[in-house]
Amino acid sequence: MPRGLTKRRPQTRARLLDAALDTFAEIGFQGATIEQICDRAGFTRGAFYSNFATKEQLFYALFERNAALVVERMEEVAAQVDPTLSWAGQIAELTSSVGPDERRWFLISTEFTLYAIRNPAAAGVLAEHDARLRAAMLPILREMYDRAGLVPSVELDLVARLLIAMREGGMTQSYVEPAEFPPGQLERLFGAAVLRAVATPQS
Amino acid sequence: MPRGLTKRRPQTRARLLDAALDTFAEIGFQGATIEQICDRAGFTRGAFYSNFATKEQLFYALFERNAALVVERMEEVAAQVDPTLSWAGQIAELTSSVGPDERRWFLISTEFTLYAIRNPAAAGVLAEHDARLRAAMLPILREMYDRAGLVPSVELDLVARLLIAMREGGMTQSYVEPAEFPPGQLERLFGAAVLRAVATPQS
DNA sequence: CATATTCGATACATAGGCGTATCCGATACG
DNA sequence: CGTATCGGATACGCCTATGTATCGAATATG
Repeated sequence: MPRGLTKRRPQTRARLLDAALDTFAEIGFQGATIEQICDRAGFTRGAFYSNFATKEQLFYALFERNAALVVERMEEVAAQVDPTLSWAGQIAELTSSVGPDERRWFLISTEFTLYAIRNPAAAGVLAEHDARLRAAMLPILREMYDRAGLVPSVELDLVARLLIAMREGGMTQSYVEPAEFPPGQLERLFGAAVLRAVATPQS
Repeated sequence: MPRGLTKRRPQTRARLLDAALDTFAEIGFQGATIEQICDRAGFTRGAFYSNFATKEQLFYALFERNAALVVERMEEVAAQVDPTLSWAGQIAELTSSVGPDERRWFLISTEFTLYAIRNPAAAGVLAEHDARLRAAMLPILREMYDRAGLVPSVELDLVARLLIAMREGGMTQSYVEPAEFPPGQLERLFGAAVLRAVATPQS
């Protein structure tokens, strides 16, 4: 008479989330079918309805799982970046921290952003994860400015916002014109210069 | 025995495109139904199938019509910007040029971008329109640098890319957190600084 | 004004996705 | 090892979107 969950349940959930990552990236959230996701995961729709009520819930769960991973990785990388590197080098380390799932994650997080703009509830979730990501960047940013003898001319959180905006905008262009700009190039190109643009010498 | 088109045909097309703008912005491209669009336009699906073969074609047509409008407006504004304004002021003028449809257009162009990343054919269309938009910005950027006695340290086209990247990234954050950042604020905040970041004094 | 053609409305057939109810194998637990 | 719950598979009915074929009204042309 156990009331808890079984050990295989989290496994199925994980497989469904993995399959959703692939499927949403390939076909899009709205376009993807619950059955397509289950097929890819090697289940029938029975498994889905036993774990999620709607495709939206799966979307939320997928976003939250992977967004949390991104924040974790950012925290690790921020703690490990070699502070004697050039600014461009440090920025490169930071922006490479999102990992090898890059393209799929870019597609899905962008689609979740659109979803969030249309759904206030999702917007709250997204805003919180973004805030966590910026918070994870703060220590390294502070150290970079300190070591360079510079003082940011706006709040560090706003600097983080700028970096993220630039990174997302740059990745968009990279993925639309992959021949022109391999992913990551634009961000490295501008990251360091932009940081310097919002700083003045220490008095 | 005329083989041409009727005068009401472009009108229906326009009404369908207008309805598609609203519907796609509200529900999303993949989520929207052909019938929803026709309803909003005051037609039945018969009108749709008489004008377009697929929803994708309608999407292309909508994107191309409005993207062309954006380029036109950018050309006008770039020619009218008061060159004696501060950089921040001039940037504000430029970035405000996309007009009052802003939010709907942001949603739709972002969704078209996702579509383009998954469909090379659409990527070509998008890349061309982006190139036109950047070209429309070049004269005003050149003049801004000249008047300030600065020389951009990278190609002007790349400066335009940076501005666009920052603008899109900033707008994303604005629309996700509209209470925090009214649309346009982030771009104005950083635009001028960013331009300065990729420039050195004239020798 | 007459007629030919275009264009949008209507009607129909089809397919595919969805949600639920039920069943049976797997798993926890005494 | 036996039993009770869990978890995924199966099967069913429903509904909605789609595309086409046809019809009739609007419109161009002589």
